[in-house]
This record gives sequence, structure tokens and C-alpha cells, in this order.
Amino acid sequence: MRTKDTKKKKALIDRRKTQILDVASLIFSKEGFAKANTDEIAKAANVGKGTVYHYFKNKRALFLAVVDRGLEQLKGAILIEAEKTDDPLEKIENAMKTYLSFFEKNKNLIGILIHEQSSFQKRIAKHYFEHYYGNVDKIKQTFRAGMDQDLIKGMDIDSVISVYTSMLNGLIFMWQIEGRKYRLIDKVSIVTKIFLTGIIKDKKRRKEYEKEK
Amino acid sequence: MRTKDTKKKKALIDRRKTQILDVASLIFSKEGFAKANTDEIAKAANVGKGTVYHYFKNKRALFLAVVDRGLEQLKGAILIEAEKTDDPLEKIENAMKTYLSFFEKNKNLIGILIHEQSSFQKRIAKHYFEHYYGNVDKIKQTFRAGMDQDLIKGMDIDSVISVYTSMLNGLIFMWQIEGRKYRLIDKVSIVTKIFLTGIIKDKKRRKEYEKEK
Amino acid sequence: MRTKDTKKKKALIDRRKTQILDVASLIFSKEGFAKANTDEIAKAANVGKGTVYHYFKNKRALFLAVVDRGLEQLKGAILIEAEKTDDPLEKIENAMKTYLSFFEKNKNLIGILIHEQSSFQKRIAKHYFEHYYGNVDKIKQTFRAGMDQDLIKGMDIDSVISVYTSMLNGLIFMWQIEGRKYRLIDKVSIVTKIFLTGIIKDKKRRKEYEKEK
Amino acid sequence: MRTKDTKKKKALIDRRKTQILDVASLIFSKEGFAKANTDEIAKAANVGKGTVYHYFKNKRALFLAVVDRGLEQLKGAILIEAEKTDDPLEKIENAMKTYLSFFEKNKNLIGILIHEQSSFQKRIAKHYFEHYYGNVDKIKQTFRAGMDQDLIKGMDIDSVISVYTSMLNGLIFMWQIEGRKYRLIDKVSIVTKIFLTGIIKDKKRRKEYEKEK
DNA sequence: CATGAATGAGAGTTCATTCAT
DNA sequence: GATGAATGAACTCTCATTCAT
Repeated sequence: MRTKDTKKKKALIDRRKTQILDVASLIFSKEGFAKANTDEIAKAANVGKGTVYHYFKNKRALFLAVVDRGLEQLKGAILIEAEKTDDPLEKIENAMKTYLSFFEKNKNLIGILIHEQSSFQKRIAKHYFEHYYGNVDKIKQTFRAGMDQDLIKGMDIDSVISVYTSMLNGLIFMWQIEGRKYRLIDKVSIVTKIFLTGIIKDKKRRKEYEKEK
Repeated sequence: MRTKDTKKKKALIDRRKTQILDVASLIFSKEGFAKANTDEIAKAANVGKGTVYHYFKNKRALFLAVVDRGLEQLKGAILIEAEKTDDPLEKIENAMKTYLSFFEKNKNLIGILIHEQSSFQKRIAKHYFEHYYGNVDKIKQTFRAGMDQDLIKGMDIDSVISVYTSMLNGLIFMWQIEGRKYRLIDKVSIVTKIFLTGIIKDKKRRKEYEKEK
Repeated sequence: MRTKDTKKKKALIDRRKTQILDVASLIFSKEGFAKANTDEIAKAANVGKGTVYHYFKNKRALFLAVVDRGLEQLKGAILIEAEKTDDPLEKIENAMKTYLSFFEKNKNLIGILIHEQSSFQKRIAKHYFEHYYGNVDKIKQTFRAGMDQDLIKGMDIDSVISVYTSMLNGLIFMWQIEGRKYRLIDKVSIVTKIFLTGIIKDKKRRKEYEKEK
Repeated sequence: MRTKDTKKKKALIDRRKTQILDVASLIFSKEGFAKANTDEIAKAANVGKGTVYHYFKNKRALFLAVVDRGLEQLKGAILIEAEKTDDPLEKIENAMKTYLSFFEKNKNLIGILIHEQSSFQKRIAKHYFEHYYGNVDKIKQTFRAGMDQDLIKGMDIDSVISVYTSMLNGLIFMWQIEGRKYRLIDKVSIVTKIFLTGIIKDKKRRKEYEKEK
């Protein structure tokens, strides 16, 4: 009996926490940390202001809980994508798809991550990279495998990954500031094509640029 | 005499405005609009708080003046880059260089543009694109010329430009959130290489991805 | 059977009440009424917050219960001291000892009585004097007896008692604000000596001050 | 001109500070630190809430400013009393008078000092004793002189002073909690008489108590 | 013109009290 | 009866903006 009750209670508490986090996520995303206001969050979550403080020490803690949950979900999403293929090029394409569709599904997280690059820079950047680069390791292996198999040009791996990451985050960033008017996932094919094969058609010119250090 | 005095006065006023804008730019970039505080700005600009309000109607107006000045400078920078070559591929590379080095020189602007994608989204996005796409028109012509000369693959131009823009902004964004620890301009060569020629080495695989719609 | 159960229950309730009052006494003494916090009291008493409210209508009622219990104990203590001697001077010394050692044993009460001289002034002062002056009547009789027996100088009794009371309460007050670093009871001998015989040695000067109205 | 203006401004600022301190002193005395509320203080001082915070960092700082000013005044008062006589016994009586009439004039300070013996115990006790014991040194010398001149019985000086201090503070304390219904200064003669000559009339009994260790 | 003291709406946070379980 | 999650009034403190000097 007792166990059941306790379980029920815990579930209820978890639901309440989730409820607050969901709302907070939306509001922080829309307003940014500083402008977002606890009263509004409480009201939108249909709880009293005190309840928010019952579950989270203060506004900052609530915010970080939102961020942490988001990053945890990102990690989960990318891990699930797992190994559906052995081909390095296909892996690269799949990773792109996963990353973009995650953020398409978790719109709020974008606003939050973009917004708070200063106030919480260290905190967030650290967590972001902890979570993300756990996966980047795998990406690295993929690129390396591609090079070993002579599928991919020999280049400095970190530089390539840096371009790869920038491109993805840039796509998300632009999507966000342009008002999310299109489907992010639709960009995958053109991005893949350009990232993998470039835009040059002329063979001579391509060679020229490929040689260039 | 009078004219001279008036001129002097105007110059003084302009200097003061510039002085305030410079400081405000730095502080808005570091703190974001909401957290930045007028007292701090006034103090850092070595003027009284009232003076700030003398030159700018309110905090919002000051902020937008900072943004507008920044975007105006961006426009200027890119226009100056001008027409140093006729080759479309070189033009593309040069535009990259100009864009990245502008933001490397105007670090504050990055923080401001990134920060305020929500509160001032419409205002800023509008201005940004007005200024920027003035230039994008030229980029468009460049890409088109490249295609006409069979240097560049036939693709949807807007899509290509979207990837191009995302890549550049993504590079700047990552540079910012990673703490601006390297020279942004150093990325130009690898980015150019990948954007122009892709990462694939294997011919068969390249063909395959080039055909893919 | 029923009676036994009811008795047990009552005993339990009393134990719980005592438990809460003990903890509350300590906390009110340390923090004062306004700063003391019910959550802390409940936790320290090992009961739920609701339980505190079950036994005491509200914070104020709990506080007054603490005070009342303290004053009741003071009354008890002084009554017990009883009549161990007939000599007025010895009685005066004994009353001092009793009073000081009571507060030495009931440290919390001091903090509470000192703290709340404003918010609860009337309530507490009334109770304090009701309880205390019940005894003061006896003190009065003692002084009168002393005067009647020509042991004590003829003076206005209320004034003498007022000095007597002030001295004792002053000792307790100073002991408290100095951090209770010594044994309060150790002051009895010097206080008695001074109160009974004064500090003057020189006979002429003493006479002079004794005559002075 | 400038100097004059600056002076005027400073005077104005000082007046404003005094104005706030006066009101705060009254309210802290009546309500205690925790219950006193900044809004009320601001309103009573006829200034905006922000103004209070303009002059004092926070509630605590305001409170301590009130205390410090009070203690500073106490020091001043006692120093002024100065050396109006050379006779040790008269000095002792004069010091009493000064001390009691100071607190009679500075009623608010009593409430404040009594109230906050816990929250600010260390801070206040330290300041109080710094200021007060500056004077206690003089008291000590007076007692010592009295003993050297064989006017005062040979006793442990610190103990005597402790009784002396307790008696005075006790008088003030009782005056306060009894509602300040009489003139504090009227107690001086009876207190002096008892402190100097004791209450015993009977010679034999006096000897007995004087011998007692 | 330039200043910064003054202001009060509004923000974050606390906590006595209630009440469903 | 016992509990502690939920609540919102009330409190401290901040800061954009105004205005007398």
C-alpha cells in the first residue's frame, strides 16, 4: 500500500516538474532568461508562484534544469540513431538528419541555447559540449573510417568537423531567426550534396581548389 | 564665426554620441539587452545618466541605434570589398573573407545579433536582411554567372545561397560561443575548399551524390 | 480499556505538544518571532508542518504558548523556593538565587522575553507581571518585615523593589548579550553584598548619602 | 560658486540621510528589524522607496547606520559630561545621570539595542562595547581612585562595574518594557543611595554581610 | 546642456497557512 | 490524525526614466 502511494506521489511530483519545465522551456525560449518572468511561468503552468519555487531553488536553477533536460534529450536522440549503416558517407548524412530533426522537434531548446551564450556561457557550453562531443567522438571515427577507405579526402579531421558542426548549427540558427518558416529537414539533401561534393562543376577548377592548401 | 561654432558643436555632439554607442555596443554585447543597465553604460561612457537620455529617447532606442550602426557598417564593409576580380569562384571566396573579417573586427555586433533574436527579432531581422540582402543580390548574380559559365553545378540558387549563408553565420556563431579563441579568418581556406569541392574523394561515390536529387 | 486508550492518547498528545514547544522555545529564542520559521520548527521537532498547526492555531499562538509555559515555570520555581528561613535578609538573598538560577536553566526564555518587548509587549508584560508580581507581593512583605525589624532602612518600598528587580533583570540581560560566558549564579554574592551594604567604606560619606533624600 | 553649490548639495544629502535615519530609528525601535518594512520607512520619511536604497545599500545597512549613529551619540554624550568634579562618588553619581538621561532622550535606541541582541549580536555588542567601554575605562579609574582614597570598599573592580552596568541597563530595560511611564532620571537618587550605601540599617548585620566573601 | 538624485512599477523570493490525501 | 505540496500575499531590492538644479 505504502509503496504504491509513494510511487503515485512520486509520479505526481514528476508530472508537476515536467509541467513546469515544459512551460518554462517555452517561455525562456521566447523571452530569454532575463526577460522571462517567474510569475508568467507559474501562471502558464497553472501553478502558484510558490510551487515553482517548491520545485526549483530559484529562477536560475529552473533555467538550468530546462537546459539540462534539453541537452539530455539531445544526447538520447543522437544515441538512438545508432548504427543503421556501415557506410561512412551514409552515416554522415544520417547524423545530419538526426541533429536537424531533433532541433526541429525541440524548437524551444534552440532559442535557449542561442540566447544565453553570455550569462551562462560557461555552464551551458560545458554541458553542451560534454553531451555533444560524446557523439562527436563517433563522428570523428566515421570521418576517419571514410578517409581510411579512401572515400574522403585527407584533411585535418578537426577542421572538417568544425565546418560540419558550423554548417549544421548555422542552418538551425538561420532557421530560427528567419522565423522557422520552412521544414528544417528539407535542407538535408542540398546540404549533404554540397558538403560531400561541393558546388564546382568544372573539373580543372575543382582540381585547382582541391590542391590549394 | 557662428558657422564654425555650430560645426564644432555638431562635431562634439557626434563625438559624444559615438562615445556612448561604443560603450553601449560593448555592454549590450556582453550582457544582452535586458541585463544591460543604463547606469553602467553612462558610467562607462563617462557621461551622466541624463546625457544618455538626452541623446537617445530610451534604452530601446539606444539599443536599436547600436544595431543600426553595426549593420550600416556591415553594409559599408561589404560594398568596399567591391569588384576586385571577375571570376565567380574568387568572388565567392572574397565575399567569405570580407564577411568573416568584418565580424572578427566587430565582435560586439555578434553578441548583439545573436542575443536579441526574439525581443527585437522582427526589427533586427528586417534590418539585417535589408542590409545584407542588398549584397545577397550581388552574390546571387555571382552564382548565376558561375552557372552560366558552367563553373558551378546547376542547382536552385536560393538553396545554395542559404547553405552558404548558414555556413558563414554558423562559423561566426561557433566562434562566439567557443569563446573566440582562434582567428576566424583562418577558417576561410578549409571552408572554401569544402564548399567548392566537397569532402568526397572517391569518384563513383561523388557521382552518386551529385546525381541524387 | 477505553479509558486506558484515551489516557494513552492524551499522554501522547501531551508529549508531542511538549516536543514542539521545546523546539519552538529554542528557535524563537535564537531567531525572534518574526525571523523564526515554522518549517524549521516542524523539521526540528520531527513532525510535519501540518501537525504544528494541528496543535497550535498559528505561529502567534505557538509563540504565546511558549511564553506562557515559560512564565508558568518561573512562577512554579519561585513558589517552590518557599520559606526556608524567616530572616528577611536571607530571604532576599534566596529569592535572588532562585530567580537567577531559574533563568540560567531556562536560557531560551530570556531571548524570548527580551526579543519581543514590542510586538507582544502588552500581552507578555501583562503575563510576566501577573506571574512575577504574584511573588513580588511576598518580596514586598519581606522588605516590610525587614523594615519593621529595623534591619532595613526606611525607604519607599516600591522604589526599593524596582531597583532590586532592575538589578536582577539587568544581570540577566547583560549575561545574555555578553554571550552567557560565565555562570550567572556566581554573581549572587557580589550583588547581595552591594545591594545590602553598598560600596562605600568611609563612614562620613556614607552618612551623607544615607541622609540625602 | 561651485564650492558653494557642492556644499549646498552635500548639506541637502546629509539632511535627507538624517531624515531617513530618524524615521528608520523610530520604526526599527517599534517593530524590530525583521518586522520593520522598507516601504513603511520610505513612506514615513516622505521619500520614494528607491531613495532609501539610494542612500543605504540595503535594509541591513540602514539598520546598522541607525545603530552606529545612536552609539556615536552615546559616546558623545558621555564624553561631554566630562570632568565636572574630582570626587569619585560624585563622579559615579554623575555618570549614572548622564547614562540614564541619554537613553531617556534617545528612546528609540533602547528598543533597537534590546531587540537585536541575536541577529546582530556580534556586530552590535562589538560596537556597543567599543563605544561604551571607552568610557568604562574612566569609570574604572574612578572606582580605583575611590578605593585608593579609602572611600570605597576594596572589591574586585570588574565585578563592581559589572553590577553597576547591569543595574543601569536593568533600569533602562524595565523602563522600556513597563512602557516608559515615569521619568527615568527620577530613579537616580534611590539607585545612588542603594548602590553606595546598601539597604541594611542594622550595624551587626551589615558587618556580617560585608565580611562575607 | 549636463547631471544624478528621486521615483515607483515590477521583479525574484519567502513563508504562514491551508487542505487533499 | 499526520503530512507536506500548494498557494499567494507580502517583502526586499532593482532599474528605466524623469526633472529640478
